[in-house]
Amino acid sequence: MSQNCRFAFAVHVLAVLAKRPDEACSSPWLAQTVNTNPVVIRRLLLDLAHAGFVRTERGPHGGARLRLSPERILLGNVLSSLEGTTLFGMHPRRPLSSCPVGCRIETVLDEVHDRARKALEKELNQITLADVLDRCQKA
Amino acid sequence: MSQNCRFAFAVHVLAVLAKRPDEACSSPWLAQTVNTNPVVIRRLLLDLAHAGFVRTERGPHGGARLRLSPERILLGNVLSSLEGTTLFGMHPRRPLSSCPVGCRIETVLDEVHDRARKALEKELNQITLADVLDRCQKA
DNA sequence: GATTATGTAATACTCCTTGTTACATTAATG
DNA sequence: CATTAATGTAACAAGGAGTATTACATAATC
Repeated sequence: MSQNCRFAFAVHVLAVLAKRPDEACSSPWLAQTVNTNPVVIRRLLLDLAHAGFVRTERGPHGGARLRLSPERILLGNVLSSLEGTTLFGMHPRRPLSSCPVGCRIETVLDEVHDRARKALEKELNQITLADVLDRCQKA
Repeated sequence: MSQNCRFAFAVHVLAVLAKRPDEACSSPWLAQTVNTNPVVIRRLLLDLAHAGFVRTERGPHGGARLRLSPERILLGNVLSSLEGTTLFGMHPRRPLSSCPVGCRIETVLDEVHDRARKALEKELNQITLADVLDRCQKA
């Protein structure tokens, strides 16, 4: 799925929000705990808001809040809410089409990728945000 | 797993080798059908040979041959034989350790990653190289 | 209206991955 | 035994995906 860290950031942000149910967290504040830039957080929150996990508010005292209880947030759904996350890369350059394998391998690999992704999300849906919070406590 | 295309290359190469059981295939030849550089293929074959999927021979008429029948080559095992393939990236910069979540999230995410990876390999092990060849025929 | 936040576009930068060159090593063959 | 053709491997170049940054328009609160 890429050396893409959006999923890690998403789980982190959601966990922090779950710990602060009474106040909206601003993107600059969240960016500090994750150690990244506020804009990166905002782009992430857009995906998470679109999927219904969080709500964002503008203006003073604005920021992001969790919309669902941690028990109802499944990591597989979090993953699928994020754009631009593929499991494995395909041929960067088109394979030789005269090769009986090469001319079909991309299609076959797409099917394999779909299957893998579904299995992955199914497994990650066994883990809730509440589970993540538990694990964070038990240091 | 990275925009890493090693898995795609590996499946392609193994499929080509399966189609030519009687002759060893050289890395320049394989590189052509995959459309990459011979050295990339050789590095890949090292991993595949180490896992016992192929055998390589030096000298004239050398190259790579399949050691196992396509039915016995499971894609999950192929994936795990490749080095440098992670499912998702972690925080590129260390999260704030004073954050109760941040100081533990990396460990928790590692556990999640392990679990995800095992589930993925299990699913991919339902697919054999013979299945891939079948799908390539049915154009 | 001033302040503080998000939304978003455009751009810069970094690092991973792939690709390439080069050469030592090994094996077959005439 | 020299020649040829292949792998093994190191070192380096190039490319691109992804992250970070800057800037500014928009919105909401006081």
